[in-house]
Amino acid sequence: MPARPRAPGRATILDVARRARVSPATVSRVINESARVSEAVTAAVLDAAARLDFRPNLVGRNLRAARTRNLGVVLPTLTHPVFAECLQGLEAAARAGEHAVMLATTGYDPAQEDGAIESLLRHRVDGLVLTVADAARSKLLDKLDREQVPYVLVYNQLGSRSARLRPTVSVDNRAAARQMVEHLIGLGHRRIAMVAGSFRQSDRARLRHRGYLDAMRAAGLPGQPALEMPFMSTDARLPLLDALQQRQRPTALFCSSDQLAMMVMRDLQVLGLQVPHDIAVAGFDGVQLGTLLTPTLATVVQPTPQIAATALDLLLGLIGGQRYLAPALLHHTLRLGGSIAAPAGPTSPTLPAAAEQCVRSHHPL
Amino acid sequence: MPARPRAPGRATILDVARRARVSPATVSRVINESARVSEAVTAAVLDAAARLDFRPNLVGRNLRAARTRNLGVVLPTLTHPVFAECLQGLEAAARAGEHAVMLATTGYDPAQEDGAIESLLRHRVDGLVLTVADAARSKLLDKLDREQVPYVLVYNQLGSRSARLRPTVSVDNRAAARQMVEHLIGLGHRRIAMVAGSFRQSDRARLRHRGYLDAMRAAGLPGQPALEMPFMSTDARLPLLDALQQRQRPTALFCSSDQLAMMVMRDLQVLGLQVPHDIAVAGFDGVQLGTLLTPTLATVVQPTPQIAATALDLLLGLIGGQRYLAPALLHHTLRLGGSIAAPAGPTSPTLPAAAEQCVRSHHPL
DNA sequence: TTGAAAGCGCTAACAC
DNA sequence: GTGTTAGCGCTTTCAA
Repeated sequence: MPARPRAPGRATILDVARRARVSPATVSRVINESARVSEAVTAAVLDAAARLDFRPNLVGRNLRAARTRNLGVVLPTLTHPVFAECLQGLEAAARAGEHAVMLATTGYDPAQEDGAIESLLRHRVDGLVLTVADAARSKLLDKLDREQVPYVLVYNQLGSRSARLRPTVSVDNRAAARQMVEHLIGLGHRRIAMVAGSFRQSDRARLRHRGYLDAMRAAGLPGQPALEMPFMSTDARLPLLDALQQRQRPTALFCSSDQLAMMVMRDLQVLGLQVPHDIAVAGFDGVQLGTLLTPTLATVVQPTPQIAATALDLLLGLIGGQRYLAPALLHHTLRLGGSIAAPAGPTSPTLPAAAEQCVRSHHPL
Repeated sequence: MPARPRAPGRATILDVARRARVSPATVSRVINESARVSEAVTAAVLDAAARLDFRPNLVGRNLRAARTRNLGVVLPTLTHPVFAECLQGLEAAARAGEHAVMLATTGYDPAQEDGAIESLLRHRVDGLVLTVADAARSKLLDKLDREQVPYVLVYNQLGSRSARLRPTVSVDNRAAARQMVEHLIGLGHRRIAMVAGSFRQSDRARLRHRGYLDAMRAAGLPGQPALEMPFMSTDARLPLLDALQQRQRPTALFCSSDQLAMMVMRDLQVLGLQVPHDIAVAGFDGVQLGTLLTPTLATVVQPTPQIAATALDLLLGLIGGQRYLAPALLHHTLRLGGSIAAPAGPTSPTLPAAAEQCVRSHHPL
C-alpha cells in the first residue's frame, strides 16, 4: 500500500513530471493529448499521475489559455419549472461539450441582471446563456455586444421591428399564442381574457398578448388588455375576481405562462368555479407538471430540451468564432389538456356566493 | 469622449497601475480594500480602473490565492421541484456570501456522481453541496473525506447506526414519515401502502419507509414493503394497478416524494379513482406546486429555503476551517391538503371497469 | 503608505 | 519526441 500523498489532490504537473522523470511540458501533452508522446513515456506519466492522485488544476490552465470552458447561465428563477428544465438541459449539453456551468438567478429583477453578469464575466466565462426581462432595450446586452462577449438569449424574442439583432432561441411567441387562442375560439369561446406576467418583466408576455389580440381581431372579437400580475406573486384571487365580476364574464382565460395558469386554476377553484366547465384555462410553456394536474393543463408546448440544446450549440459556435447568428425559431405544439372545453350554455353573470367571501376573508390556501 | 479601450474588459491590473502611475500592488490593495491606501491614490486608481473598464480577472486571483470562492452543487435533477427550489436557495445564499455556484446534475445515477465531482474539483471549488444516492456507503464521500474537501449533504440523512459521521442537513425523515402515516391512521385508514423511489437511488426513501413501518406497527397494522419505482419514470399506472388489485385494496397511499405523489394522483384519476374519496394520497417534500393541484397535495413540508441556507452556512464554516460538524436536523411540518380524507365506507374490492382497459391500451395521458 | 519581485499551475513557443 | 523557458493576472511578502 503506497504512502498517502502529502496533500492529496494537490500534486501539480511538476510533481508528476519529477516522478515520471520527464518535463512538465510532456506531462501536459499526455494529459491533454495535445501532441504525440511515445508509448513508454505516456505510460510513465499516467502511472505517476495516478500514484500521486494528480488532478489538473483548471485554474492554472484557464489563466494560461485565456479561456475557461465555463459558461454562465443567467435565469430569472428556478421556481418556475420551465427555467429549471431549461437549466437542466443546458447543464447536460454543456457537460457533453466539456464545459462547466456557472449559475446566477435574477428574480426577474433587471437590477440584479447586471450584478450577475458582471460576476460571471469576472470569472471569465467564455459565454453566456440568458433570459432577460426585455431583450430589445437592454443596456446589459448592449454592453455584451460592445465587449464582444458571446451570448445567446433563450425564451426572449425580439419584435420584428426591433432595431437590434441578437441571437435568440425561442418559439414564435406571437404565432403560438394566436394559435392557442384560435383554438379556444374554435371551441366556441367568445369572451376570452388574457392573464399575463407583468409586461415590464417579460418581452415574451407582450408578444403573447399580441398573438392573443391577433386571434381575437381575426375572429371579430374584442381583445382586452392583459390582466397583468407580478411574476413572483403566489395568489391570483383578487385580480381574478376583478376579471370575473365584469358584466360579460370571460368563458376562457389564456395565461402567458404555465406557472400563472396553474395558479389561476387553483384560485378559480378556490373561488368555486369549475375548470373547464365554468371557465377554460390555457397556459404557455408546456412544463411537465402540467400533465400532473387535474384536469391536465392545456398549453403551448415550448420544446425546452431543444431550446437548451440549440442555445448551447449556438453559443459554442459563437465562442468558436462564428460571426452572424440568425435568431432560431423553434416549433411549438399545442397540448390540449382537460383544462379547456367548449363553453357551457349561457353562464350566470354572477359568481358563486362563496367567491366574494372567500377572497375577502383571506382564506388560507 | 474617451477612446474605446483596445480590448474592452481586458485591461489588466498592470494597465490600471500604469495609467494611475502606481504599482500593481497598490491597485490590488485598492480593489480588494486589503490595506490602507491614501485617499489621493485610491481616487486615482479607481478613476483609471473606471476609464479602462477594468474587470478583475478572478482566474488570476484564484490561481494565486489557492481558493476560488466557487462552490460546487451536485444534485440528482432539476426536474424534481424540490431540488430546483433548493438550488435556487443555495445560489442566493452563495451570492450573498460572495461566492459563485458551479452546477452539476447526476440524473440519480451514482456513476455520474463521480464525474461531476471530479470536474468540480478540477475547477478547484472551495467546497461542495450535494445530494447523493446513498450517503452511508458512498465511495465518493469517502474520497472527499480523505482529501479533506469541505462538503455538506442536503436531504441525505445517515441512519443512526451509520458508521460514518458526515455533515448533513435534512429533516428527520423517519419521524416525519411516521407522523404523516400516523395522521392517516388517525383519520381512520387501516390499509395504507407506500410508494417509493427506488431504494438504491435514495437513502431518504429507505428512512421514510422505516417511518411508515414504525407508524403501522405502533398501530398494530400490517406494514408492507414499498412499491418501488425508478425515479425518472413518468408513469405509475402499472405498479399502481398491481397495488390496487390486491384483495385488500389500500385506502391510502403514502408517497416518498411529492413528484411521485403528483404522478400517482394523476394516474389514479386516469384509472377512474377519486382522490381523496376513493383513495387518499400523501407526499413528502412540500414543493410549492403541491398547493396548485386540485385537490391540493397533503405532504410533509421540508423547509427547503432553510435547508439551503443552513447548508451554505455550514459549508462556509467548514471552508473557513471549522472542524467537527454535527448533522443538522431541521423541523418539518405537515401540510394537510385536500388529497387526504377519512376513508369512505367499505370500498368495493374491484376497480372501476375503466381501469384495467385504460392501462392495457396504453392510453396516452 | 507604497513599490519590487516572486510565484500560484499550467501551456505554447521554440529549441534540440 | 521531448525539454527549456516564459508568462497568463493576480496577490503578497519584504523593503523602503
